[in-house]
Amino acid sequence: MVEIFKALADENRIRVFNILLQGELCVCEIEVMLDLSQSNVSKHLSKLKSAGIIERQKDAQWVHYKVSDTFKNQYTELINGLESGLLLNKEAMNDLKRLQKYRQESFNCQIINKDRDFVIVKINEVEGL
Amino acid sequence: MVEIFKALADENRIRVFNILLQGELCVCEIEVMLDLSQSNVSKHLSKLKSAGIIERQKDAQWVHYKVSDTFKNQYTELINGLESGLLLNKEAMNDLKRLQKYRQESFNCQIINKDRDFVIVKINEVEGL
DNA sequence: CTATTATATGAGTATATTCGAATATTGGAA
DNA sequence: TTCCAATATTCGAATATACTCATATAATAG
Repeated sequence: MVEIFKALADENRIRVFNILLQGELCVCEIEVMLDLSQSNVSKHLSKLKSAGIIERQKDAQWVHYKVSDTFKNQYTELINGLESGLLLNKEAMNDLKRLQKYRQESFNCQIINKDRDFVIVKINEVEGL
Repeated sequence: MVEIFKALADENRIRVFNILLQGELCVCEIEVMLDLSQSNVSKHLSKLKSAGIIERQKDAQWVHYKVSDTFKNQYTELINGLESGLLLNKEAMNDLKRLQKYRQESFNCQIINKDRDFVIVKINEVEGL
């Protein structure tokens, strides 16, 4: 219980969790979406994973993370409460806008690798960013 | 949002919150119930209050704290999720047993002052403690 | 008034946390 | 094999946190 709160007691980890609630993402996608360094993202993911909040899934050289099913089942209400709270959080909402744009443009890890800056510019081309 | 998780990212503050979910308590009662020092309890209460989780209410020389109504209304689901998680936490449940015993014995702040040790012994006379 | 009780706060210490930079590891591609 | 891309980990600095002890404040009692 305390472990969960500790894991979520960080602005950046809440942001990671927030976008992972929308579905699975790979590490490089999270980096781009939240504008955080690789090692920083990796460490936050590691903490969320240790708390049992997210799951790791390897896919070739990439690693995908998603909210753990066990966690979802065990803490449904907590997650609902968190989600409705995040609706009021401007930064969290901006992250979701970037994610939405990212999906719309059909970006993926390969494109991030080839033209990271382009992806970053594109996903920031949203109202209010 | 992060403020709330930071406020609850501590074993002792979760314990305080847990017993306050059962109703209003004064600082000296919390000290006795959780076996924590006065200044320690006071500081934890201060953090919970800063996060908007609990409310302070003066009553003569005593100060009572309770879960804030605003917080209850705004984070109902989160609180429900937290509560059901705490049901699995042995220490949290023991704290509730002590609180129950405290109520059964009709203890209060005056009695704590007159015979603190007696109160502590009594509320620990519970199955499994 | 002074003494006492209840709570809050400040100083100091020990520990934990976050982050960037550099390095290590893992897995594909050439 | 060697090179490169993706991710993880280690180290060190800066900052934050929890705790104890001592002291300050507030309110009541005598």
